[in-house]
Amino acid sequence: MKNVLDTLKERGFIKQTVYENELYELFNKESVSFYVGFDPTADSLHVGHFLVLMAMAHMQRAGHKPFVLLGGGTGMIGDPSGKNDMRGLLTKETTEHNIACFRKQMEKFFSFEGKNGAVMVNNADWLLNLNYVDFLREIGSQFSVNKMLSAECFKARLEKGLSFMEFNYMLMQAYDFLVLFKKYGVRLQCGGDDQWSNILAGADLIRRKEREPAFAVTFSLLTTSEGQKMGKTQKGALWLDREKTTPYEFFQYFRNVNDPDVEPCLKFLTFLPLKEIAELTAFKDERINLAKEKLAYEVTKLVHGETEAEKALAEAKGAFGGEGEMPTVEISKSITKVVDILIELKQASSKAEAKRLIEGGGIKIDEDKISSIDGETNKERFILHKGKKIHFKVIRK
RNA sequence: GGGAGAAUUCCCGAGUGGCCAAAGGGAGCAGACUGUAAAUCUGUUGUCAGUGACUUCGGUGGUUCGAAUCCACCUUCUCCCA
Repeated sequence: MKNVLDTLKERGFIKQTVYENELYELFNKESVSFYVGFDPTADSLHVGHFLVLMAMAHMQRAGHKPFVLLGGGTGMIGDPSGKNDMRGLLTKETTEHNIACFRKQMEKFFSFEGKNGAVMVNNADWLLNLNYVDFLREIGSQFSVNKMLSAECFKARLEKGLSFMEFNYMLMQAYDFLVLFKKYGVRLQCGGDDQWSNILAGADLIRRKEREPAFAVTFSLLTTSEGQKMGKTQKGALWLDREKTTPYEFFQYFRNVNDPDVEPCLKFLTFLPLKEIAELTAFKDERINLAKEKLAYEVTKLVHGETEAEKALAEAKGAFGGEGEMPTVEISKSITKVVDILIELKQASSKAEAKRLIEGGGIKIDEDKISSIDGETNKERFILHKGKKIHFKVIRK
């Protein structure tokens, strides 16, 4: 079987590794238990996690065993890396709720069954009842503050201020790795590249305390060609939860990625063979749209299932190609003013905004542009266009 | 423990008694151009109402005809000295 490290590299996942040759051998030799940590700070995963989940799925397919570590304990502290300010702290209840939501979404990417089925663990189980003095003696003694302060992840915060609590985050994450190593023989921690210092700290801790090999791998972050984090929309993050981001919105996001981002996205976020991806992205002009469509379809299928993907595709074709499906909404017959219809459809959050849209020439009913803010309609069914991308079939009854 | 400063509309950031719903930038939305792309250009971005009204500038009170702007207290944050 192909070494999974090669697979990941071909697709561009790998950002940094330690003892790469040794790790490569290990992958050849046995089923490796590895883990990735997730902070349950929201009740849904978002595209930022997507890439990591895909990497985990590749690894599981290659016969390795994923451990999903949920930061029920660390989430109560907050990771300072990459943050400008201290995070709001979570209560125990929300944390538990979030964890349950995560699991449901993760099941779409990899299996929790079988001999290398994924295992879910929560670091609250061992962190919450730690004895302070014991912890300091056993773990704290292994860390040099001088060294920690020189880490990139703290540098930024040293200028803005860093609480002692957050400073300890690294120790806790390192300790997680040690616990998983002892309990389950986990030898590898993976994560986003922003986690590099924390992951390294854990691998070092195991090597120092247990004198056993431990490995660290980080994945590239999903960024646009302009270096921005992908998945940001006007509503915030692009979520994997259909309640927070509808399958159609999800589909459209990927349908509209910038040209240069199509190829990396296909490699990262779909299981399509590289050969097919190369064929799809061979063209740089408008033919790239085919690749975008494929990308959006595959990605939506993965996250929301085939039915939803088909539906989103049909709706998109309907909205842009003339024929096909588009979202249908029913509204009350008593609503006649265009302004009110926009609010009813949640396409404007206030009357003022609705009026602005109309004044800007962004609203059409069937093919008639609405030019007056007092515009009304009595049609029983019509198609409402907002801009070029948002279309509704509206039925008044 | 002592001292200095900061908190502004989605974000950054001007504004230091009336001309402030509040400059500028970013981001969003819409228009033109396109390939459902990017870049570019234009408009727009508190709410309700047709030239007006109402709510907003960390919180609570106060001074004043009038406060984002002045005063007091509180909260949070930053910086300097110990």
